[in-house]
Amino acid sequence: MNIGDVAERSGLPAKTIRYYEDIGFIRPARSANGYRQFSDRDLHKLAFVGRARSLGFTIEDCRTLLALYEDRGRASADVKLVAKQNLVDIDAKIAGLQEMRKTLSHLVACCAGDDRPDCPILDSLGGVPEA
Amino acid sequence: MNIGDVAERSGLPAKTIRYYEDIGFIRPARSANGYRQFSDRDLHKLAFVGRARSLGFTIEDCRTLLALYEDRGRASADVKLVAKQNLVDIDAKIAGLQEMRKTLSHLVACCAGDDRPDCPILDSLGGVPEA
DNA sequence: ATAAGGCTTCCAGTTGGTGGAAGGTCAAGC
DNA sequence: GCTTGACCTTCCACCAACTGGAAGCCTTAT
Repeated sequence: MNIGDVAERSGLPAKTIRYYEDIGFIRPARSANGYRQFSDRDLHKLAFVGRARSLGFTIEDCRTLLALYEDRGRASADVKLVAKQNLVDIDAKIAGLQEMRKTLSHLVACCAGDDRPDCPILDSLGGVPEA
Repeated sequence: MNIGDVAERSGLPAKTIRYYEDIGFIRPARSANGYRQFSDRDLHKLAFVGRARSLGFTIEDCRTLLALYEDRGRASADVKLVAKQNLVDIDAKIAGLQEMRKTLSHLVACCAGDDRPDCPILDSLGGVPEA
């Protein structure tokens, strides 16, 4: 498979696939003309990383998960630990965003949104500078 | 005020304040020794940006908001628009994270988390590679 | 033969800063 | 008067995780 095929099948841009090779996730063979030749295994691994990334795992998480994925004798507990930590991180991000949302929606609701210069949003952000 | 005072009072690291000068948010005067001299107005603006950033506004949003903040004749509608767009973005981020959370917590719940190599998390991410 | 498209490498830029080196300045203590 | 330490300066490099673009092969179709 050439990079274009793999890109289409994995859903990852070709640029990203080259990047994933750069950082060592895959090591595709090369054909005589210098083109990368991807195996099914490469495709699998790329799709794996794509899904893991979309679930919020970092690249370093993916590296860990890939190693566990490749190690047929790994303990599921190791994987679960990585996943659980990710869950904690996600919860923290959601909580932070909800906090932001609350403050901001309050400000938006208070703002008349007309032609007048009075704006509770800016007042709240800056305090009134010298009246 | 020197940068250290402003850093303490605004809650922003000195490095970040220099960066905000770089990108044109402030233009502090310099004293004879080359040290930045910050006015109260600079402090205000920096605190403003700090609060806006913590509410999820991007640097470019902050630039817009600062311009509106400095324009005594601006319409509150302009500000409200920026804020509302930000709210939409925040909602999208929350929804995405909740989707992730759902998938991931399901996987974590399914995983035995013991010494055995069977792991629904990895299976789901990769599909079983050659049985 | 040529044009379109796919592939290659490499370099630079993105966002929003952060870390560190090398060096000037200032105030206090001995 | 000198040293020590804290504070300030600039500049350059780096973080994640790509993305864009230039310059130049390779392949395929007309």
